[in-house]
Amino acid sequence: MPRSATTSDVFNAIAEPRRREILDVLIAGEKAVGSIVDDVSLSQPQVSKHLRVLSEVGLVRCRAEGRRRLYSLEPAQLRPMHDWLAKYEQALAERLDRMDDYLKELQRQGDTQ
Amino acid sequence: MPRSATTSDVFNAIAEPRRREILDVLIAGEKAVGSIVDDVSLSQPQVSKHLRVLSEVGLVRCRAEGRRRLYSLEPAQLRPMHDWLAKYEQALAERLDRMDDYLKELQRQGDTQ
DNA sequence: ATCTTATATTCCTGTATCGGAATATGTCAA
DNA sequence: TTGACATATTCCGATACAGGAATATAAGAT
Repeated sequence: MPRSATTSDVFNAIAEPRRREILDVLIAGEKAVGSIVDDVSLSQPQVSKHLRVLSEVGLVRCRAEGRRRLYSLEPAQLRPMHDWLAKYEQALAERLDRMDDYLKELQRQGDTQ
Repeated sequence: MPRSATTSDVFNAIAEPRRREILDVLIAGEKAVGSIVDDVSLSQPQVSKHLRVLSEVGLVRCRAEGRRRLYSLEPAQLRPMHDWLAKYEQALAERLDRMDDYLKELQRQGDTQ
């Protein structure tokens, strides 16, 4: 069995650095494909292909204006990543809390002796 | 040129669902390989291989105890993801703010007419 | 020493992918 | 209609990977 498809979920879609770069460029707002090509150092076909992947996982939206296609972010789709990450931040925080408790306990014992 | 190596960065390492599953299991705390194998439905060699990848990107740490190897989370390494995500949450928030301003402007115009 | 337990590594194969080049599609202009 | 411009798609080749099976390493236990 090979690697998960790049379009299988948001995690796989953004694993590719070039696609993260494209998303970064779109933070500024809606952009045409040609404009994206100017910003990142990739050929136009490559940019179109990456945009296709991003589109399939819902991370970007596309709107036609004449012969140009304007792409924009759909940051709500990053929610699964955010939620997944949140679990670890909580775990990390709890671990730090326990460490803090432990240090306080050590200190308390030190005070009473 | 093929896909980025799974060990090239945290993004690629956690693209694999099985590796996320393993990390999820480790939230509860340090665990031996055999314990992880019991929790996820993967063979022991597969778990060891995935742990190797996670270890190479620094997401887990390993400690030997007798013939067992105890793995634990290193959630600080998720920071790059967190920082990358934060940009989009900010972008999303600003977009919502602009939307809010726009709606208020519409409402104001409605009031004065 | 031998056997069992715990984990890691190697070999194998099918498959999805990235980038390049070429080409197709579609839209505006004259 | 013909041509220029903007974007998408297809074909290609090389590469890395996930899982299975088998094996290697290493540490108790008897």
